[in-house]
Amino acid sequence: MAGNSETMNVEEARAKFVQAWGNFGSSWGINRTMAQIHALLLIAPEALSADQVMEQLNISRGNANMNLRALIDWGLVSKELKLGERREYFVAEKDIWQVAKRITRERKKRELSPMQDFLQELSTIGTADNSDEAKALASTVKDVSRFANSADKLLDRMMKADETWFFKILMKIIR
Amino acid sequence: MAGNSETMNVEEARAKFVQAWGNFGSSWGINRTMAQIHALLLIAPEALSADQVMEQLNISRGNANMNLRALIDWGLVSKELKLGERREYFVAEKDIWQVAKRITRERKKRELSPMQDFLQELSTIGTADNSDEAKALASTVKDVSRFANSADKLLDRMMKADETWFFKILMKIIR
DNA sequence: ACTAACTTTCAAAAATTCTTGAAAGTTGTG
DNA sequence: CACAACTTTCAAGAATTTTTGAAAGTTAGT
Repeated sequence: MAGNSETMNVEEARAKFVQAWGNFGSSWGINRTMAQIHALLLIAPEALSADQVMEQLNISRGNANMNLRALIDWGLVSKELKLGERREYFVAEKDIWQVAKRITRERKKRELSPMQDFLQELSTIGTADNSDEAKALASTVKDVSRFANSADKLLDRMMKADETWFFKILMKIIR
Repeated sequence: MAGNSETMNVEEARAKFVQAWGNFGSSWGINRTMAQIHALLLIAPEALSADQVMEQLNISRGNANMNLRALIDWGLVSKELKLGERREYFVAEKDIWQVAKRITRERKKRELSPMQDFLQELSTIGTADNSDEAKALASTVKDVSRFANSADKLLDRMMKADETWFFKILMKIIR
């Protein structure tokens, strides 16, 4: 009851965080609800049940289940069983560096790899054709390939590293 | 007429490239048509008019116009005027490193900055509250902030650099 | 084997995003 | 100014994505 009218109260702040994370997620190709559930679990001091998630976000059971599943798939959330209870509880990975690595791993797998495979396939384009079209295509494919391969390597390295390494590199780069 | 049946022919390859770039874009929050137009211009040996884009992608005038405009906004495409012609032609920035930098700049502006501002605002949360909820929130906000600020610095540095610098750093990091 | 307590699925509905095309706006030229 | 040649806008329709909720499926306990 001791809400402070000058600074934000905690409930308000929590709601805003969930909301903002949802928007952020959706501009990154992650659906809004999935991101909101993730946010909710990130700031939850305790594991939450599906029903608590449904209630707090005002979403249906099916929706909650589906998105919790997706979060588990991404490795961002895990199930937690409380002894003597049938119900499943969910916790989010709280280490932001781990979160970043897991998101990177998934997106790399889903987006970068298919692109690389595809560029590889395209590079087998017949060398018989000497048209400007063929040349422009070959050149673009080569450039994009080179770039994608570099990004791939960089990300792999990053995912093997720990946070300390990351900050060290960052410092070097930033000078 | 000299199509080679064993390797892909150029028209086929071009169409596939456009298609793939469209899919790739849409998993990155860029609409499919915008990405397809971008692909089409990337592999075009010459500037294309809006009508050529419409025809090649089979899209309406309004759609072509709107997405060309968006690409110009992002700095990925520019108008080219041919002397003595009324019609506008469009060319894509062909340097992939420039393309990457411009996409980074736009997304940083549209997504990362608002998030940073928001986290900043949230960090002013009342210190009066000592609940677990408040502590968990504050801790998450702090971690995410720190991470976002690092990413921000890294991206800024990258955008000021040139491709040579990028590859040098990459080599160092990858060992 | 049966039941109660949950979880998962999925077809239909809702919400959101994208596309169309015709009308309105702009601009260079005679 | 009037016209022709383009470009831009935008409301309505189409397509896609997300959400719902009820039914089906699962599992632990008795």
